[in-house]
Amino acid sequence: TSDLTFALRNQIGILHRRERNPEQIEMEAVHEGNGGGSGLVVTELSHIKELVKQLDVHLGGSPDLCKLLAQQIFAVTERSIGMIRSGHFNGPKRPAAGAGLDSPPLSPTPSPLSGVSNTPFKPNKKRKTSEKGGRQIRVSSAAGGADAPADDGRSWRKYGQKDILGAQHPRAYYRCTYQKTQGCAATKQVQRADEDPALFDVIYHGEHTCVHKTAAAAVQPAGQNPGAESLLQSLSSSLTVKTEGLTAAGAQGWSATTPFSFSSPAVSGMTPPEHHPFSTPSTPENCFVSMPTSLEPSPATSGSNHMCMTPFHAQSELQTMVSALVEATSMPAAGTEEAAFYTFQSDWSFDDSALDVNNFDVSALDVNNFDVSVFLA
DNA sequence: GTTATTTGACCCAA
DNA sequence: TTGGGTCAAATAAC
Repeated sequence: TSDLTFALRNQIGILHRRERNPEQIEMEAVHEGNGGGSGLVVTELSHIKELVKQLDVHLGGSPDLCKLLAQQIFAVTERSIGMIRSGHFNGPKRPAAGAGLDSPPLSPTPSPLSGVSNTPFKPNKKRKTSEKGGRQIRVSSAAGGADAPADDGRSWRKYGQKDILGAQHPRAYYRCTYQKTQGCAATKQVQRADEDPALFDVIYHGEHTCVHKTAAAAVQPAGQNPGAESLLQSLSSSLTVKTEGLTAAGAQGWSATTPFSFSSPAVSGMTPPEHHPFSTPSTPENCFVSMPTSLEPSPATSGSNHMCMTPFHAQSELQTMVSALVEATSMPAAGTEEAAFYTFQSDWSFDDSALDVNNFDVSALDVNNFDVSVFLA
């Protein structure tokens, strides 16, 4: 087993070096002008690296877990190769420059179960118009098994549904309820993920110009960063919001210096346990991730929906949230004077080489009301 | 009666 | 010609 461990560690080193291969970066730059982003490939590579890290941690531990990790690495690698071969870089649009995000994006749209899925990458045959300007995020269902994603704080009216070639689930088309009365041009497309029916890919087009806002939307300070608004509203369905311990002037922000991991199997009942942003490592079995449905600053434990997730599922879910948050906050914010920079230092998502990416400006947000929390049962 | 959803038809870029 | 996106009449829900 020591030989095997040594061999695996060697492979890990190779994978790490490959990920930093300048040729790869150059190739992505070549494709940058075609499709608007190489983020997806970087995302997949980051995903691979993360899986390798986990494999590294668990070497010598559970053989089953190592096997699972190896399978996930294989699947993600295959998909990345497929992307490169097809020249398809249909990742979400890179955030605008100027917010310290010039380095590769971190998981703009990671597929939470991408590691679980063995589905090879398929080139997207969508027409060009549908690729322009869309901001894609992946969200969980409102409740486990629900047939729609969690409420994003906006009022939508469904105007169509289509079966999409190669997709297991139809795509639903929504427009803002106030399109006719106020000329609001915001639309969104919702499609259940093939890999996991509990997840939905949501693509937002256009910005809300309507004035009807729910309490969730009202948390966003008026006049600030409207471009990020809809994304933040989408995040509102997945982020726990709390007010204690955060101040706009404080430079401490919140940082997770311990590796992200999950505690032992879920206990009976759905009551959220003690609030703890990050847990100590333990058995990666079932866990619960809080899924509050509102951005209202309320105690984190009230009114939260919970859904059962696998550790990898939950981890990717959080990566999606954070990356969307980063993208949202990187958009130019008008009228903001105080810039507060917070640093994410979570080993599960980023590493030192991507530190620049992890310093993001949250001045556009109500920093008193944002936090990402994980409830473990 | 009003509003939202469903669904087949249509449009049009690829 | 194909297939994604939208329209609009029919239907359902409130």
